[in-house]
Amino acid sequence: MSDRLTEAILGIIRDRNLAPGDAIPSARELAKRFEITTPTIREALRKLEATGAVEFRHGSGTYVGPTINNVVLANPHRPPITKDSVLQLIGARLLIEPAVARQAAIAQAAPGASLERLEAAVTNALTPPGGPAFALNFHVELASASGNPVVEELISSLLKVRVREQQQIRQLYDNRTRDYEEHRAIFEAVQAGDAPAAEQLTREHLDHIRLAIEAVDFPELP
Amino acid sequence: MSDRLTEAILGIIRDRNLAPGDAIPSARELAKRFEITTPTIREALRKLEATGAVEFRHGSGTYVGPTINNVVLANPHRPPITKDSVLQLIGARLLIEPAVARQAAIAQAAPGASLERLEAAVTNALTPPGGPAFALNFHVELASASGNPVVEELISSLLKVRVREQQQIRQLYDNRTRDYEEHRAIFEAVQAGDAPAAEQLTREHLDHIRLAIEAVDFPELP
DNA sequence: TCGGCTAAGTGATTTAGTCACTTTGTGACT
DNA sequence: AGTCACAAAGTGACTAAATCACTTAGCCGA
Repeated sequence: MSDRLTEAILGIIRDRNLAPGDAIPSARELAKRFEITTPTIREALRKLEATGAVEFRHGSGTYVGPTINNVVLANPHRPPITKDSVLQLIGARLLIEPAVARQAAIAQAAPGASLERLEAAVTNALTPPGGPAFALNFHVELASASGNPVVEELISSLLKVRVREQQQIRQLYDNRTRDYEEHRAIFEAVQAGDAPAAEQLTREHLDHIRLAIEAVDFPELP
Repeated sequence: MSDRLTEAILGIIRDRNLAPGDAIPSARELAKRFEITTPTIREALRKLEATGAVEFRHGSGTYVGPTINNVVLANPHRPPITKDSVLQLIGARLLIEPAVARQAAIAQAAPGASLERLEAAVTNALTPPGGPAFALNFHVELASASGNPVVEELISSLLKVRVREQQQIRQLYDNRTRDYEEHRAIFEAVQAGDAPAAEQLTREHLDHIRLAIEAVDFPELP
């Protein structure tokens, strides 16, 4: 069945050392190579698309996706979020991120460690959307600073779940100024290598967010 | 395109309150309902299959999958694991699981909390494969005992990555007796509500695993 | 040099049909 | 009455040959 095909396509990508953004052979060509028809190859490609391993660009081609090397993924087919599910998400982050911040403070001392991106993410929160490097997210960069790419993926995935609705929720309670100050405090603790402070500040920061969400009357989402 | 279809299919599943294991309409019927052709509907179903939202059973039908409500997923299209990637996984678990154990010890006091499954998972490790309830995994059950389903998904996903190869690795270094004893110690700390002990014991347990993996000469995997 | 246009390549989808597998129910046999 | 073999219906798996829609790049003329 088409499971073999997905493996074969991934094999091509690996054999050729293709990186995210590189083009892969067209559907027609793949069909010819594997001696099957295009609908079948498309099914295999769709499976890969669902996990972010490849991307379609209509009229242009098929390309290697950004998350092809991910260990974990945000489920793209999640049900609509509820107040409970958002609180569960925050609860999970509350469990994980303090330890992440602690680790980031420890790893900061390592040779070659750089907190540039983390600092950029702090100031970034105040710049208007669409600005340069707006994609930088403080919590993801913090996880990145911990030095473990799997941890970064985990945090990144938790933040990707239903981004659109979550952004709407943020607009209801979000306090950009407070966020900025708390992010900066965490950043400084990490920079100073003060692991206990980084851990505690992160815990408090997320707890503030949790309380804000709990207080909000949950709106009906479109 | 087929993105609308996946949403529509998920809509059907939700409208009818279908649970994992329930059958969904056949591909032909869905094609008729949406006034499109079967290859197109199959593409949409393949995308859902890739994320575990649906399952195909040849000749029988299509069914709702087990992970349809998951927030995060283990990437089914992962590249072959290496020693480094296994160590990264353990590193991530070392960051997360101690806090999970701590939370489990705290949550244990909550009304309605039950450690039955966790205890079963402890003894389970010694029973031969294929025994009853062999599916219970201590670390997943520990995460479940923390009371946060998202945390359980995270741990479960981390353990699902390339299960087959990981199991082969375990055979090389695994010390079932030591694992059993350490699991039991963690269980008892959780049961006693001793959060610091649960946290510390979990940290030590995972560190033992990490050291064992580091010591092993990594084999060529099939 | 610049702008618009054409043509080739690609993904998106259709149509019509065949093959393979599972399940179920029927009927004959015990 | 009970059980087994077999046939039929329903379903997924895949093929084959086209057509439409979109993107890109290159060409041509102004």
